[in-house]
Amino acid sequence: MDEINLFFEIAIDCQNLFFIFTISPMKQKKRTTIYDIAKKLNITASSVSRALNNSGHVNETTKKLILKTAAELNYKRNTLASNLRKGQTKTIGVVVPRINQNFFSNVIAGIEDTTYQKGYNLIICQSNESYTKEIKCINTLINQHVDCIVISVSVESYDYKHLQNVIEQGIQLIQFDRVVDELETLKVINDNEQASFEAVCHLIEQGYKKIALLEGPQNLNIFTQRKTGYLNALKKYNLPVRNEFIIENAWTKELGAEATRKLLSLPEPPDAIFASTSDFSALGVLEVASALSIKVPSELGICGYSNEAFTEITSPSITTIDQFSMYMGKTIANLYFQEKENNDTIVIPKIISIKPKLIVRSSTLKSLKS
Amino acid sequence: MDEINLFFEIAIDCQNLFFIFTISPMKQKKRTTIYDIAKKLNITASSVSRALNNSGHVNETTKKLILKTAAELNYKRNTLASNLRKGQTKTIGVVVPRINQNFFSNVIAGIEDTTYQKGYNLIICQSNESYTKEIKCINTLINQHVDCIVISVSVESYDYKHLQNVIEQGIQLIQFDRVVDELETLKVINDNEQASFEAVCHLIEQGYKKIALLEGPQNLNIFTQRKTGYLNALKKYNLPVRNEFIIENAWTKELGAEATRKLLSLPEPPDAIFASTSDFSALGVLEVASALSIKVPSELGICGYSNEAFTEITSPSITTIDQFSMYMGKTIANLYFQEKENNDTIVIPKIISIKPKLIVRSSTLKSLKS
DNA sequence: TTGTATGCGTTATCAC
DNA sequence: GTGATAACGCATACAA
Repeated sequence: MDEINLFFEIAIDCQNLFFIFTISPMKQKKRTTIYDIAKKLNITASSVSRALNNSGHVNETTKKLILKTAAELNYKRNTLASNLRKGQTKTIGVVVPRINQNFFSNVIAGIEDTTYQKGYNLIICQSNESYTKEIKCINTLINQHVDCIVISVSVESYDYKHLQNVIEQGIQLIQFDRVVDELETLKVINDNEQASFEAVCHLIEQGYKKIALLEGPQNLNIFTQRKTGYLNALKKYNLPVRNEFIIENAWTKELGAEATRKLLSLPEPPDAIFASTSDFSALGVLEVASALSIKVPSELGICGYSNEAFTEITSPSITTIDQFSMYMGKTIANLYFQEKENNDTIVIPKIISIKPKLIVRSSTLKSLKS
Repeated sequence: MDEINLFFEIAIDCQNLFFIFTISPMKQKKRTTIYDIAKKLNITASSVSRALNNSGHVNETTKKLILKTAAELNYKRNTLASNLRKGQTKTIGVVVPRINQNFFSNVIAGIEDTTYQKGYNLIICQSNESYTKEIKCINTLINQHVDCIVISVSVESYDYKHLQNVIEQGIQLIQFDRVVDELETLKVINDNEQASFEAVCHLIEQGYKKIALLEGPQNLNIFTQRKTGYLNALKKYNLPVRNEFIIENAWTKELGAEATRKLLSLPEPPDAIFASTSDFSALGVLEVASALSIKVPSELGICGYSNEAFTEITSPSITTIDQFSMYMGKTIANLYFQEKENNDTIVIPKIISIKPKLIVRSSTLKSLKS
């Protein structure tokens, strides 16, 4: 009965790695199927299937017997076959630029949390901000016959035939955060424009008058929206728009730092910088300011975007915008199930816009210092 | 041909949420199969299959014709059926305590990166540190017939029948980071003991003499290993082990802070704290020290674990240990493929231990200050 | 209540 | 080179 598991170890220490080699026998098993159970009990597979699924009628005693022997034989349902038969996979595909970015991993965690409760699985893909990889991800998900695809498009994506394709294949498509406006799909987004507007108003109300904007790639609508919010706020307070204060493509820490150096060396430098792209670029701003001994917030106000954990612990702490990422994930999942259940009724929510929240911290509290 | 897509929007603004309701028609599509292609070309499905898979012989011209019409009909292979037939899913299941913890999301990103290149998919589950959920995750992955399960066990898990089950079902099991030693599986781990040892030696060499340890749940071997490393270092330098300096279960920021308050109120408080559990608890230490105006590193040395991004930007920056999490993920994936290819040969690597790296930063550089 | 028959879409093994 | 056929494991409509 018991397999003898001989093994023998060789240790090799080589720089950073430490291997232990082991000789071990390979094993291959045949899984038990409903037929195996049926054969053992001298009944047919259909009865076993019914018993295991609680569907149709089946004698209570035989049912108990079936469940018992199923446990004994360590039966595990082959979801593949089941799904093929039923034409649904109870699987949701998720495509994000990067799994290990806080915002996205939080959204995924949120999705997983609610979908799990409904017995759904998640297939995760990362586009790595690449258009071609995004297409491949979408295609594998279609091939996998997922019931729904959730996506936040990559920065590179300029064409959306692959997303159109998803819809054509009858797969529910839900976009979030970075959405393609033209595409008629379910969407869960942040009200970027409003959040951005409020952030800049806050800066102005704190007494900052020359506010610079670090903007992200404008082909992503979230960044154009944030820019609009910025412009609207300036307009509201009758402040001039200075083109030299608007820096394109400053959406990493390094680019944020670079932009800051450029801004601060202007004849008339800004007195506040709104890093509308991310907290990382805000961090770049802060580091440059520190290096140049420019006092934050008294000489320079800084506002980021996303409420990354670290914004709370920098000195000074960074004012930023919380996107409720985890909640966003749950919302996406709920939207899917809601849509699924209501697909015979008529009224369904199509776009859910979550209003982000401005988190005011030290880096913009100029008024307290004066 | 074109469907008419009537829709009508109602907007409701309610506190944080902004809904737009839309009336839209539901759509259901029948996907094209190889039979559809075959029928259209007056050939059989088997030829189509051969053409699409480049397997067996098929006339070059008909092959081209097949590929062309497949594209025209927007054919997508049904991976479910294919997998069922072939008995392999090219899918890897990953179970981690939390997706949105930096270490884990990095490992996953690493896994995804390499598996993707081989055409594999990832099904992600989070155990939320719960034993029962972990079991459920494992079961769904088994049901899904994944080819491999990668897991870092939850803190709650006290029994490992479910993992044993994975092996019995003939599924490759790879443990990483938090591994169950008793289980004979592939493992990718960090050399926690060594890293911890080096960290504490570094503290001692910097002149700290009374070093406290914040330890994690000792049922997880990673934490016992880190404790052992700590003890070994003390031993090496003939420093006494003081029980009041060893605080159990201080593995969050809050618990780290609490432990620190306790430690610093001792009649003879420590002059350094090694937060062996995580950088978060180290952050708790730092915050309490700041609040109490205790100078870091001159009066108190602090060392964390994991090299979270924020450790670089606290003031002072925090000395910590890098676990090469992304690399770890790639290693896991490579290990799987290696094992898969070599399953007929005999010698295979069984445990890969990655040596973490001590990252020395300001929070422990006492010697520079004196 | 149970058994029979069929199909989900694909691939592999035969013949031809 | 191509076609017929069976099988992967399960679920269900229908008959008994």
